[in-house]
Amino acid sequence: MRDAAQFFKILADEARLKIIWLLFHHDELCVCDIMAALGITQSKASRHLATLKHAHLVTDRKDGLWSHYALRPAEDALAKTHLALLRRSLAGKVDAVSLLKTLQRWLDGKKPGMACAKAAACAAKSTARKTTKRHRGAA
Amino acid sequence: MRDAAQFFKILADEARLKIIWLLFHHDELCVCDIMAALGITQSKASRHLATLKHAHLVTDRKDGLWSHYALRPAEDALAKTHLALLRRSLAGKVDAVSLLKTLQRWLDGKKPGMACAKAAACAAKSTARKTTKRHRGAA
DNA sequence: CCCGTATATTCGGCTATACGACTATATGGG
DNA sequence: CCCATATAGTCGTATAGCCGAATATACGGG
Repeated sequence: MRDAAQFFKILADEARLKIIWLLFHHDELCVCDIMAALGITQSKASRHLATLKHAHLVTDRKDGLWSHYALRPAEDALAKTHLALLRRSLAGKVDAVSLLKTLQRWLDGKKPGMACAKAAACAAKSTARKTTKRHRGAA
Repeated sequence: MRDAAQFFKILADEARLKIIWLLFHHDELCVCDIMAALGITQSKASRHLATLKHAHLVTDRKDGLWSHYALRPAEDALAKTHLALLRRSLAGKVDAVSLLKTLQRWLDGKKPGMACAKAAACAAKSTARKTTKRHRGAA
């Protein structure tokens, strides 16, 4: 039962729940995607992803400068069933749904060659305006 | 999603998981039952029960000196489904099953009608066989 | 090389939580 | 009353977790 408590401890953080939730719907996400969707610092995103990786809930794949994280199929029965239930539970939450949309907006605005930092600045600008005239507007 | 994280935080403790698990199988348990089954101090048992009560996962009923705790039907959908799944998940765990047995042994030995403290201190020692009634007597 | 970028990790501080020991409260019985 | 009991709450401390800032590492391109 100690491992069960340990497992729930991993879920007992809003940022980690959000990351897991986003990874339910996207095969892979890189750190800057997490940062942008959750609106958190790079340090925070990286640390929580490391926690999830250490708990064997996600895997990471290095591709040049980028690290791509993905959900890892749980080997533990308790983890597997609870994660599946979690996905269903969150699907009914308003903030979970809007979080997915925020991520999608970010992914749409992200151009292949564009640096994440610049894209983040751009996204912040377009969020402030309701007339979303996205990207390519870098000074 | 904040409340979901908060809910998992309640589950993220082995002692609280054990208490919940025992309450799945017994309509009511008093604090000394929890102490005996888990092998923890009174202070610890009481504090964890207070935590569970504050999280609206259990209710308490006062009967003279004794406080009887019981699971409270969850009003939140996430809590309800995850608790149901938790019960099924733990049913397959060896230590969960043996914990139930430990509790049963305690409950059986409690019958003779002695104080909880004495029963815990000298489980094998036979003491005063006064014909006092058990504390569950009608009021 | 040197620089800029993406990510990881470390550092120091802050807060939350868990604990044992102790004390307080309430109750029922001589 | 006074005492024993059952439980709740408090206190001080230890530990664990989270955080932003700073720094380190790794990589790719002039």
